[in-house]
Amino acid sequence: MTAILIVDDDKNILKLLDIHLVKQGYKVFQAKDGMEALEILRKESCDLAVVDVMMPFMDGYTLTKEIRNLYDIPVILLTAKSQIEDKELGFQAGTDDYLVKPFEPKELSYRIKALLRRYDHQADESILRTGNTTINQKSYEVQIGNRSYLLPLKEFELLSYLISHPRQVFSREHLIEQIWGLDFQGDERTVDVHIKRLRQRFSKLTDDFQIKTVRGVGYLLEVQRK
Amino acid sequence: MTAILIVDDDKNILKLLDIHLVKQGYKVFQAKDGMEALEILRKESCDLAVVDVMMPFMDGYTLTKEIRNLYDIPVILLTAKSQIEDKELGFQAGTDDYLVKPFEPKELSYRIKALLRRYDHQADESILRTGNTTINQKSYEVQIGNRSYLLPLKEFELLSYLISHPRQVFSREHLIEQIWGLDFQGDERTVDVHIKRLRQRFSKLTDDFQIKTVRGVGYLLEVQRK
DNA sequence: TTTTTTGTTCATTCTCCGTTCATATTCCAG
DNA sequence: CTGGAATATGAACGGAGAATGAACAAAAAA
Repeated sequence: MTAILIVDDDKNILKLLDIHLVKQGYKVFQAKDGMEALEILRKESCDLAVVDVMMPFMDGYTLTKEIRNLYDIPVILLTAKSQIEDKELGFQAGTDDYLVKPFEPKELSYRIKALLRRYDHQADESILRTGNTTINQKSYEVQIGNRSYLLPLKEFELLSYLISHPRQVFSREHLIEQIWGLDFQGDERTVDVHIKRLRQRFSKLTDDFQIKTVRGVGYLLEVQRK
Repeated sequence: MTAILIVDDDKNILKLLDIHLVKQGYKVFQAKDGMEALEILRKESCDLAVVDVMMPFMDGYTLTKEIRNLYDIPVILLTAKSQIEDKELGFQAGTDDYLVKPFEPKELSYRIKALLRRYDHQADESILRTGNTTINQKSYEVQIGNRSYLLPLKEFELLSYLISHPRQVFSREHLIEQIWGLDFQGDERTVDVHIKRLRQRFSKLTDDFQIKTVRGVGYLLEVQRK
């Protein structure tokens, strides 16, 4: 379940936000100031923080900086209308978004959704997509359209690596280091063979991607631009 | 320079946004409807799009979907206060942010900055640009518009070197030393052939750059002044 | 066990592309 | 205008690197 930390010195606002967010299906942690917020973050795992700017002891900007230093979660800053000039400060601190008070709870929801999706996108490495092709790193399956294929390990790892760094050339040496490990003793040409097999396996199945050769350098995976 | 596409059927708003964004140092393209927007995107390379929701022919959501299918740029949707219910639709289409009209230009600026920074994050340092042309030193690819070309190694290295020192003459000797290395034994005329190949490859593809001959001295790359 | 799959090596074939060379064209000094 | 020097261009070659097919050992599945 997605957990959200809300930080505000006004208990009424905390309560309002809590009700609204819980209704949306989030797990909510409340903090009345910066120190409490950091304490919660230390103990619990939160996916996003909503932080008020005006707070005693530690203002929202400072807290945001602190959070961003320690954790990789998005932060939404709440600012009063009069402080609109200060927004730049907030962004400079690495905030991902802000909201001007008073705001509709609905607006907050949308922002939260959008930010979470953005972060999930980057965080969820277990599924790779390009066009019609999906690579599921948990099941070691490659899906094209509605058919799915189970690849041999090395082939899968190779494709997986290439597809997660599209349009980038890798030398055989690099690929072996990444996929086989530093201690691999064998021949670099092994890569060639797996590339060959990937190519003949997929060339007539999809044009979502293509493995190209850069003579004298290595291989790269080209994704289809639509 | 960062280029922003603004799409709105209201000419006054277009003009206002244009003035504001140009003042901020952006290059601005204007489109009065979806079709025009897509046309511009096809021809020019834009880094971000600002799209009004209410437009004739093609609404902002549809346009956004279309843009996101074709290009990898963030989109900011502009919605009227009354349409706040529709926001979800916009996000579902893959929009990166939205703004409720009327908004302060400053607010737009901040959003743009934030989004661009987020996207730049993914962008790479090993990229050379001039006009519509992008040289990706990681993929050994040259992109012109939205088509990309994989060059032979030496041609790529030569172009790469020239384009990173535009308007500067280099002797064949110098180029050989830089690209082939000090130990190259061959004929200086080799450079000529690669220059020839670059020229015939790109002369009809783009006028972003041009390789010129300085008789008795060497070659230089001229970039298009806009 | 037998059978199949998978990872690697090896030998052969093939192809690309960097280079050279021969010829045509352009430039400019005189 | 003209001849000689520099550059452009077309063509061809040769070799290095890549593709490919086959073979084999090891592991997994039957």
